[in-house]
Amino acid sequence: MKYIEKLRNSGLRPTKQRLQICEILFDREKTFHFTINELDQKIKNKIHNKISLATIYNTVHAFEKKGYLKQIPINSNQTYFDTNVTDHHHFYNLEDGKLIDLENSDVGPINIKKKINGKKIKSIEILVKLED
Amino acid sequence: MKYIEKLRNSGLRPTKQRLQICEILFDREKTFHFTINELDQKIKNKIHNKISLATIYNTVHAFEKKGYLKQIPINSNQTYFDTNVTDHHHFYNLEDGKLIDLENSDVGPINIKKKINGKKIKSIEILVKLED
DNA sequence: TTGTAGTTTATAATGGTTCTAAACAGCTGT
DNA sequence: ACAGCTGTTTAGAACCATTATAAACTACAA
Repeated sequence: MKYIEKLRNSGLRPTKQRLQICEILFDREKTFHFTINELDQKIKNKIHNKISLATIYNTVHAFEKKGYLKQIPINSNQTYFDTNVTDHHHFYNLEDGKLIDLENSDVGPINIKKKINGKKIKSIEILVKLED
Repeated sequence: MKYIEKLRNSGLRPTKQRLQICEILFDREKTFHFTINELDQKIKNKIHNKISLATIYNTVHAFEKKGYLKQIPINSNQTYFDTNVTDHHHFYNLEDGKLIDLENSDVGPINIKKKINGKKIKSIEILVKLED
């Protein structure tokens, strides 16, 4: 299993639940945008044993802390996560609430002219809202 | 009262509560970033009658719908609102959770190269996360 | 003044997320 | 292989921001 080493290297024990969640999250070609609720549904559909909701929360947060997932800054009643942890941006379709990736190369260079004393920029994230 | 006309023109009755909330929100020089909770505290400090929490929610949402407030897209356990409804961006100080305005003129032109069929861009918002 | 539609209010309900504490499972040293 | 430690999973309770409810109230037009 390719995820066993990855988890162990991060100081996370490769439990059955974590490995199953890894497969659902990372065995895919395209970026996966999801809420905990959507992930829970996917898990219910794809695997036969039950994974408790608390474990899903724990795992997603553990993966986020280790840098395998990141939160998408968006106002919604649910928190969105993204398997694409590179620097990139999002289209947000207001009609259906779906997200679409905007790679860094899809956006011209961003020039932040204002500086804040003693602070440095950790990330720059653009949210482009779309309407019909 | 300068807000009476403004409210009436928007189809909102100028009630005592709404006028008091207007003064707290809009009688200031600088942009105000706030959560419902912070607004509730400010109301408790500044006025003597009580305004119910439900009214605060109702009013903020009514003002947002009319375009006098806007939500700031940020992941937090509470929703942030902004009295600056112009097109602009934010610094987000990760250390203390405070927001700082980034005017459009503080950011160079943004070029979104990717297009989505049948969709048009409603807004472009940048969140710049700051660390020490 | 009277009617009505909009508003406020206290309180209950909702729902995503976090906490708890007990059972369980990897892992290391023997 | 076993013991023991510590990390993990789990069901359910708790938490808390937000929304819904429904009754009292109020601005405003007729």
